[in-house]
Amino acid sequence: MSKPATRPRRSTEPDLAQPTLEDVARHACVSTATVSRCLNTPAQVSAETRKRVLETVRLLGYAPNFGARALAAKRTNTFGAIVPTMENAIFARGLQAFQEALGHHGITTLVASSSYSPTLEEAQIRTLVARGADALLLIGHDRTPESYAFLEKQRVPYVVAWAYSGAEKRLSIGFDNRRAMQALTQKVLALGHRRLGLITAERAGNDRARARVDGVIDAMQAHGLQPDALRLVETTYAIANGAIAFATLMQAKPRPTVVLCGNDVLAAGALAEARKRGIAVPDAVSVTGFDDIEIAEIVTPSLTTVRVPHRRMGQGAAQMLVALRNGKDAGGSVALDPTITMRESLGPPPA
Amino acid sequence: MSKPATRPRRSTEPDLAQPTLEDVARHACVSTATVSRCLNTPAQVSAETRKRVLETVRLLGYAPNFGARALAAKRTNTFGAIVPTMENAIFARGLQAFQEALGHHGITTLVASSSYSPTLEEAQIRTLVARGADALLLIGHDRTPESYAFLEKQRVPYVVAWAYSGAEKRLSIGFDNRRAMQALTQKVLALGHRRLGLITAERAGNDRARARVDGVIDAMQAHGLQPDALRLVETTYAIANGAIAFATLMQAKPRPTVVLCGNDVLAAGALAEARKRGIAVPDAVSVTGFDDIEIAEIVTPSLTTVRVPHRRMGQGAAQMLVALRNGKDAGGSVALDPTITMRESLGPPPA
DNA sequence: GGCATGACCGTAAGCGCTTACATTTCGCCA
DNA sequence: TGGCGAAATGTAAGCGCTTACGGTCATGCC
Repeated sequence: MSKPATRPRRSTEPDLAQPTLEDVARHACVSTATVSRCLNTPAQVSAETRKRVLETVRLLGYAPNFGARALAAKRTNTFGAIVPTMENAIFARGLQAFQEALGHHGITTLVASSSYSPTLEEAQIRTLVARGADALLLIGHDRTPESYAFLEKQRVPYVVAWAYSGAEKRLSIGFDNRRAMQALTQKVLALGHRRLGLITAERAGNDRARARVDGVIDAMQAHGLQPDALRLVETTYAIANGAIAFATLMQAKPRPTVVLCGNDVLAAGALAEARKRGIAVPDAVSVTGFDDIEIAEIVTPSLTTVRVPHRRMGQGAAQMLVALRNGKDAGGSVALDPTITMRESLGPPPA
Repeated sequence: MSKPATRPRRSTEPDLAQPTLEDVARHACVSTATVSRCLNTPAQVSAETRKRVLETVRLLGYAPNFGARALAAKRTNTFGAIVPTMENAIFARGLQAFQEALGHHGITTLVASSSYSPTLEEAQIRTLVARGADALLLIGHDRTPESYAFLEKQRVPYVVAWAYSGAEKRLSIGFDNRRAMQALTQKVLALGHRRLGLITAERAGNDRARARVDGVIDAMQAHGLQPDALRLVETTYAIANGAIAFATLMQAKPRPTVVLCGNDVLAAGALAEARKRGIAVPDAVSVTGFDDIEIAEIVTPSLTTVRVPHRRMGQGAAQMLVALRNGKDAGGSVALDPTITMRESLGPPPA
């Protein structure tokens, strides 16, 4: 009577059902504990047993049930990453590096995208945490207070990437968007440009976009330029919108001699529009981008832009999160240096 | 003795720990079953009790544990998608549509990428299934026999997208890559081209790439052209490789008058190389792509390519999988029609 | 030869949830 | 008023895994 009659829940065709740890154990004539150890801490099992068990695993096509594993181990070996968009290459390279780095630690990456919406991002954070993400990679500092509160309460380690600012005390890895854009603007001004156009991505909920605009203004001030020397158009992320914004700027009078863009995608749209309108770049007007994604090199003319250390951010973030997850010290925020890639789209202003 | 002393595993700070179903039950003075019912089948609970329970849920900030839920319910409401790459936009739009469609059904999408490797893909399939994916979206027909065997054995519903072939009996939604490329080649031949270059992605493990090459050959045969009129270069997926391959083709003598590319990424590389070498496109040599991703429109000259119904494939695949998961009929494979987008990069051969 | 020492392995308790089945409650009709 | 079926709720058995704890040997040392 010590073992009550069990209700058979199992499929009636045991042969076709997913094999379980127990099946493997039975076939290999060991206990479930040993099988589990073979899979998780192989060093604790003798070579002979291990071989036999792994053989059986392969034979039965056994795959551990994730839910059960997470439930028992209270750890999923899954990290989450929430990026604003996956529609273009901006975060692709960094994410790739992140995933690769985590892969070396046996960690799976779950990717979600927030469509640049803090509200949506908050929902994604909750979803990923409920799904057991051990740690999270987030982009930029801007998000709802509830998001941060939730993360703290749940004690989920996270790191902010693609942005670095000495002012924020939370862990981050990235570069100073403001300084980077300031440096680029400086080069532009040094070439003699005095009337600037700026196409920025939406700034609400996007600290990187804001910082880049601020960088432009910083540089202008340093050069003693008045704010009205800058024409600013804010639009959402898409090639087509870059084109529209460029058209708008070209109607201003006097016309800007250079159009700075908050990212390469908008810049690509601007270049396409320039070509459509027969405006020579950079002879009639210069254009610059930001990010240095692949298209920067293949558009005509090729794009002068800010090269961002995508891969190093991804790898670095992975390292930091692994350390945190293991209860170790992540070593503090990291500031990386972006550089400016000079190509054809930037030249001196027309005479 | 019926109940042995329990080992306390629980956190020593109950206040900070995640609340469990049991906590909610205790606070609301009901059984765990009732709480569970409130969350999953509210109709089975009296309005009064339901209100009290949901109140408690909010109060405690309870969030169900995904692993436990999956384990007990044997269903995760999670579908998986494995695409060859996320590095560029090729699958982005389709994936986006897939995710959106599933979202309407309360289903989360897990995305993984196989880097065009069947072996890696097999591992990804196992991972996703182990993670409880209720159904899978796969790209193309080519994969290891073990992958298919595994899927059948585990009885995981799946659908193959981005490819359709009457010959395969497995469920798929997509278009006929071979016929599409044949149609494009026909246009090329109709313009008078007789010496063709073809840059293809690696064909091993990639039925779409093979089908596209076959399509070119079909069209050539229909025109009575000998096979040696085609120069073929196979390379891996990357802009830079497209450039190298183009350079190779340009050294052939006699030189091809048109370079067909297996996809837009390779074509973008080819165009960049042409520009670098001062080869006018399409005056000196024509170039075509395949996929019609965003860059096709912004490169110079803009790219003549095959427009693929990305979004409809994503949505259709989602619908089919939901039906299958619910034990309903998915309605059979779907063949969609790609169309040819004529732009600037294709013209008649030089005189 | 006796005994401490590891290396290896088995036993079994839970992880937090769903759900089959048992039990209670309640409305309603004869 | 008694009885009966439906509705509401409780009870408790697992889901498949990890891991603390304890047992069993062969080994090495005095």
